[in-house]
Amino acid sequence: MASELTLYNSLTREKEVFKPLTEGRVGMYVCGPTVYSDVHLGNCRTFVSFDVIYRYLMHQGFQVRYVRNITDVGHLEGDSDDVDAEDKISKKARLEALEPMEIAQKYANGFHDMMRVFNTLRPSIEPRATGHIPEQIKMVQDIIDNGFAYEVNGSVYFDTLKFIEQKDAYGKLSGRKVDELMAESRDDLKNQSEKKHPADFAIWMKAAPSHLMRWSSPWSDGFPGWHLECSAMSTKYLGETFDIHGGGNDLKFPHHENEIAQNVGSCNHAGARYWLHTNMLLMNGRKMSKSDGNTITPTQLFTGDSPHVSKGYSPMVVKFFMLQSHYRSTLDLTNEALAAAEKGYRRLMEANQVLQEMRFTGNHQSGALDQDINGLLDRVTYEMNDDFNTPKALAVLFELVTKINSFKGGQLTMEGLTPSTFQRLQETFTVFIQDVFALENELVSAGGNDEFEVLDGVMKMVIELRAQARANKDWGTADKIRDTLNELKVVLKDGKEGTSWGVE
RNA sequence: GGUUGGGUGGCCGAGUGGCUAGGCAGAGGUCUGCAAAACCUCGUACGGCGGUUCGAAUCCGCUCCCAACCUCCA
Repeated sequence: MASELTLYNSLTREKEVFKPLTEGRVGMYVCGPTVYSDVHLGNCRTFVSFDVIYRYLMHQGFQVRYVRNITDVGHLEGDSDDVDAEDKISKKARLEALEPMEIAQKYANGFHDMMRVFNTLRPSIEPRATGHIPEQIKMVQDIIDNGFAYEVNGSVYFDTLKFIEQKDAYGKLSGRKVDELMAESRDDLKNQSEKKHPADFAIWMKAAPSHLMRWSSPWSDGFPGWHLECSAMSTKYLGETFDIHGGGNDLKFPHHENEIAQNVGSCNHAGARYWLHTNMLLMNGRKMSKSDGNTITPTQLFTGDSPHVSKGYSPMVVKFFMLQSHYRSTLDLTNEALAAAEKGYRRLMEANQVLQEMRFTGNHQSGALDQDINGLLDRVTYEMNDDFNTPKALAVLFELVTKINSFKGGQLTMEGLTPSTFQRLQETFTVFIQDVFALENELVSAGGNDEFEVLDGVMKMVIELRAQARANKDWGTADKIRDTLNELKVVLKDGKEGTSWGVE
């Protein structure tokens, strides 16, 4: 069941075989957060999705340069091209009485902490918009030189109408109808706007006197427009043409559409060849919205401090929950679904523990079982190659979980299984759970290793005492041990080869 | 209103012309001193109405509903 890596390209709306520009290497750019407030849970889903994509690409042997930016300037509140609009970071700085850079650092730190909690890898390069002002100024100049931008009172606007007329590259990604964009009357513009056409957008903005973040440029003391940083930084680190560009679905328009326009407008290359977009995270069937209370922060979700959940769900449970749906589908967060994910996560992790401690007991003959298991193992990769289908890959792992538990429980023997297939089973679980999905085992790691060693030793003694009581048919003592532990949320599991324990 | 993507069993969620998705919950059974865990078996499903087809949840048309974007947002 060999298969090629195929991915859904938003640009063509089709699944395409992935062929990198340079054999064996992948350049991937993902739009990172604007660091003006705590990271949104939906944001976490996007970055968890791309982390798995990054990890899977590396697992497939690609050398990946993963660039994920931090936007710390240019992103405006309200009408993005209104000269009076306030920068998100600046506004927050004013509200919290901090320097803009303090705001950016504070929320970037929070973002990084959360990414660590979700056990995601750091990108290869994490460039900041404020660290790339010269690059952005140069790109503005290039766009002006190519005739696709104009200056008004120190601000520079992208000439979308002219771009549409001369280049057949606008509206493709988002499905916007260019005719309709062009038909929009200039009368629609408010009188105070400097733009020639409603579809034009700022690439450099002159800063109002009160504006805190400002840099000198050929046009004015000002700051770069939102969209521009991604075009400039992706070009700098990945080149004028690169492989993959990712981001949330809501960024398709205008952000990504304008990014493409800037890339083509400055150097006549469209940038990314494959566009990947993650879908939205809903809660109780509706979009998360602060205004009507339908929202939850990652921290609230972990602690259970929210009316939307009956208890806290650990980061790995939340991550597993996310991976049980495809990144291109909306995902509905409900208390019930999380509770189900928690059980599923535990079942998977416990089976993996069992598997890694299991010893081969087969007869070294290759039979139907060998074929069966190898077929399932092939399928894990096959499903991941199909546009990173994590829910299907997990479904296959669960089919293998049943086999693993059956080996342990004695319902199935390893007859007909070869040692190499058994070893492959162990390796595949390790690779996908640890390296690709990066699900940490929270069942045993809580409290640190030293504490765990002590606790495990104590538990082994308690289990031994109970075993003796049971051997003596002293059911009262045996049950008292079990029930008391249960009250402490410690669960004993009697198996064929002894008793194991876990924390509920 | 325009653009994009959806509506699948009690819940979440894959799939996409004939072949069990999977997880959780539920029912019955095996195991067990009793339980739990594990294993086996089972049920109700593809929003509605038409059409194409030997056959449609899957394709086409119409219709209803939901979400996102078009305005800050992953």
